[in-house]
Amino acid sequence: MNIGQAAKASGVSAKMIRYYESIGLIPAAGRTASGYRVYGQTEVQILRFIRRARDLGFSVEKIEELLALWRDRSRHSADVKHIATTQIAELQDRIAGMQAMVDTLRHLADACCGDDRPDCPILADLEQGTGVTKH
Amino acid sequence: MNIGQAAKASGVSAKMIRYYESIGLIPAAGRTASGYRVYGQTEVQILRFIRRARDLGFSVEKIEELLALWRDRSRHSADVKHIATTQIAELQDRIAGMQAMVDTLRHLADACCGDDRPDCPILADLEQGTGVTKH
DNA sequence: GATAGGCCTTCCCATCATGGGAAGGTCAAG
DNA sequence: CTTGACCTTCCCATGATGGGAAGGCCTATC
Repeated sequence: MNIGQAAKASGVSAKMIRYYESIGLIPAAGRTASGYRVYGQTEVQILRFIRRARDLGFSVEKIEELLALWRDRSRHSADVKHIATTQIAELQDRIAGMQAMVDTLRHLADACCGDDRPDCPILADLEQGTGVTKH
Repeated sequence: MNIGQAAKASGVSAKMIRYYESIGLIPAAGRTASGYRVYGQTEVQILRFIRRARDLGFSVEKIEELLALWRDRSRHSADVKHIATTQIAELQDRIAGMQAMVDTLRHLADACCGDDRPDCPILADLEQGTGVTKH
């Protein structure tokens, strides 16, 4: 299988497959005599694993750990769970930060009449930069 | 006022002030004879505006629009409100995406006993890459 | 007036994961 | 043998930010 076919089969772009190889996330693929990378089902499965982990928001660094645990048949599921719960916590932190932005923006937008007059509490808030949101 | 003082007064780092100038988000600051950038209250206020907008998650591109509206005394508040509501929608999209990740991860983590045995539904999910989450 | 150290300047590099594109080689079908 | 679709490597760009080097400036202290 060439890289393009592996890309289609795994959902990881050819560009990213080469990138993952270059940073050592995946082992260097085999090559044909003319230098084309060759992939089999095993490699595609690894790529799908990576793809799925990316979809769950894991960084490449975390994926490296997950792959190591995946390969380690004597792993402790506690280690995997720990990575997952850490990831959950990080995501929730970011969600909370963004939700706070949404709340503030919603508050300001609700206070803005949104017509052709120039008066705008949104700009007023940005202008004074106090961040007062008075929920 | 030198750039360091403007940085402290505005909450925007000196690095970022220079960057914002380089990309044209703010006009080039005045200079002393020896080349130091000089800032006054007006500039600090603009920087605070930018800082606050960044805190609300606006991209530099959006901030450019907001600054233009801010400077335009004949603006329509509807235009400002539109930018804000678009921003709210974008944030909510991203929140929804991350929340979906959290939900999936929570589901998987809950199913993982998290002890010293190797069996782990989290890895199993990544392995098959189906993304089946069965809520 | 000299010296120290704290500020300023520009310039380059790094992040993180991803894509774009150029220049050139390979392969398969017609 | 040509054509077009693929592959290779290499370089550049993203967005917003920080780090750091090399060198100049300013102020306070001696």
